[in-house]
Amino acid sequence: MIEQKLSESQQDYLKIVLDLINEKKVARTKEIAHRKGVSMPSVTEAMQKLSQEDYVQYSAREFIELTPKGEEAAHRLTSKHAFLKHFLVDVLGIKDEIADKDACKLEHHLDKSTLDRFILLYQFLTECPKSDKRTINLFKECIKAAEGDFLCDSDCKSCFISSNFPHRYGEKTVHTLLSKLNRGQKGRVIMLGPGSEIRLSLIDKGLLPGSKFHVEEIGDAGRPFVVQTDGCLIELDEAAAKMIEVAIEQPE
Amino acid sequence: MIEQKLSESQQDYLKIVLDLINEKKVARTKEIAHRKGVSMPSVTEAMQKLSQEDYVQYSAREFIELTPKGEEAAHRLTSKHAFLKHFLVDVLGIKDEIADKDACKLEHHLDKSTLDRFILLYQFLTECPKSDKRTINLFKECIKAAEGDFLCDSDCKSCFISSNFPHRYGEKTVHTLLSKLNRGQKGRVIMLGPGSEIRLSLIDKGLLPGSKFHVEEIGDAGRPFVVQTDGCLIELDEAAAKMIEVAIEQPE
DNA sequence: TTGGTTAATTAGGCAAGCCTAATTAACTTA
DNA sequence: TAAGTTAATTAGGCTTGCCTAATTAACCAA
Repeated sequence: MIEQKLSESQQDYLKIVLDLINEKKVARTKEIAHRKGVSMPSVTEAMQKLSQEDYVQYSAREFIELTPKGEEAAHRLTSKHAFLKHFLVDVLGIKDEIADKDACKLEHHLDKSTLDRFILLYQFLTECPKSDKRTINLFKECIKAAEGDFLCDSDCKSCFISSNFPHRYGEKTVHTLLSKLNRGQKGRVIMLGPGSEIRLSLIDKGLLPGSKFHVEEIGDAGRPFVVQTDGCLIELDEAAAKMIEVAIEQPE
Repeated sequence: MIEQKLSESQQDYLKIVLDLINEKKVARTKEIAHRKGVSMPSVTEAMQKLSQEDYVQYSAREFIELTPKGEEAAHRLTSKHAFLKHFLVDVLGIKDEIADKDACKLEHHLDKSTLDRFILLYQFLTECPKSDKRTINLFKECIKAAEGDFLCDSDCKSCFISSNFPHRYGEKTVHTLLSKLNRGQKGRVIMLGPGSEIRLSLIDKGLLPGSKFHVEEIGDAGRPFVVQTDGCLIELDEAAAKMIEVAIEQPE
């Protein structure tokens, strides 16, 4: 038989078995089923398959154990999970339980070399002696500011758009607010402003940093702005348009 | 019928259809099959299901179009994808094609609020006027250094372990290298050093920043270090042990 | 207009990962 | 140690998403 890769579900089983063995010395069908949120027969079936492929030691009605191969795989997953959770909590400031769930989903989809880069970023932000210790704290401040719902003003201390626009960043680009564009202008989203609610609604609409768009309708007399990206029309109210920093693409 | 969530596969189909419509004006079964890497009957089947749920306009042997609902969903996905790719490329410095694949996998598993934090981090690192512009460039230097395969010395300019160890960071923790610990000592991994190969092998073994361990055997006379995490034994050679910065847990 | 080619669909199957209901084995305690 | 309880397994089914082979529809060119 050719060596199969473990499915996501199988990976989850292995992790749960390892956890249980570490916590309670033994792993039982019932407890596995409970943690995975499936029925007991599903566990039996999964264990039979995993034992065929030599990840677990299993014979009917006996305690389930990991083989060395299974232990290695399970441990790899568990530590990947733990790291990702650290990243989500320590860097992104996500709440513990939510981070745990997210890490669960992500761990199956990051391969080694990408994970490596996340590790480097984590290290850079939290421990690097060269990166000024302030860096991560600045970011934490930014998050705090971003969660708030205030409008930006000239005293704005956060990392968001302040009133000194437009900046010139290059030859051909000028940064400004989407609300200041005219019909027909093209641009690219640089940054979404503070105010969780607005930002989440922009995420929903699919207008994210990097998105290219052009202005179909400017918001006038209370009517919404309309921009097009990827052939899709998106409506924005005044408040949202004022929160989007854009780079204007200059017509040649 | 109760409103179902789109499966990953269905999401991929929608994205592909949107791409094709934008690129070639029309989406055909054959081309969809090709891009998704499946057979044509699979596409037909998927389109039938998606049209039942009003995501696509489909009748046999006619061009496939997106309904407004489908267009919205597809666009949300596409822009999520595009942003994640930006993150992977611009922040983590991952190569274009690999970033594209990774973004494909990740986009299905990040919910709105987590994505929001990634956006904030992206903005912070690439655009934030408060975060010193140097920050992201410093990180890029770190990546470069980390990819190299040199041993750390006292001139080490990267963000990794330099020779001025141990530092004292708090009351109870001392930072040092794993290679300097004695049998029985407990610790937590703080940082993995430069040298892609070693770092990737540590990722493989599941010893990542944050991992707690205790030393089972010290590497003596050419024998490997052995540490335990999560009940699993891990062997490390001298070179690896010298690349792992750890915080020692002091016995009370 | 009539073959020939290509595209798309239908029909029938398969594997993974779940489920419920029924059965069996194992513990526990009177 | 016999009965009751709980745990685990078997049996049989379902859905999703894929496949191949066979069929049908559409298009094109002589």
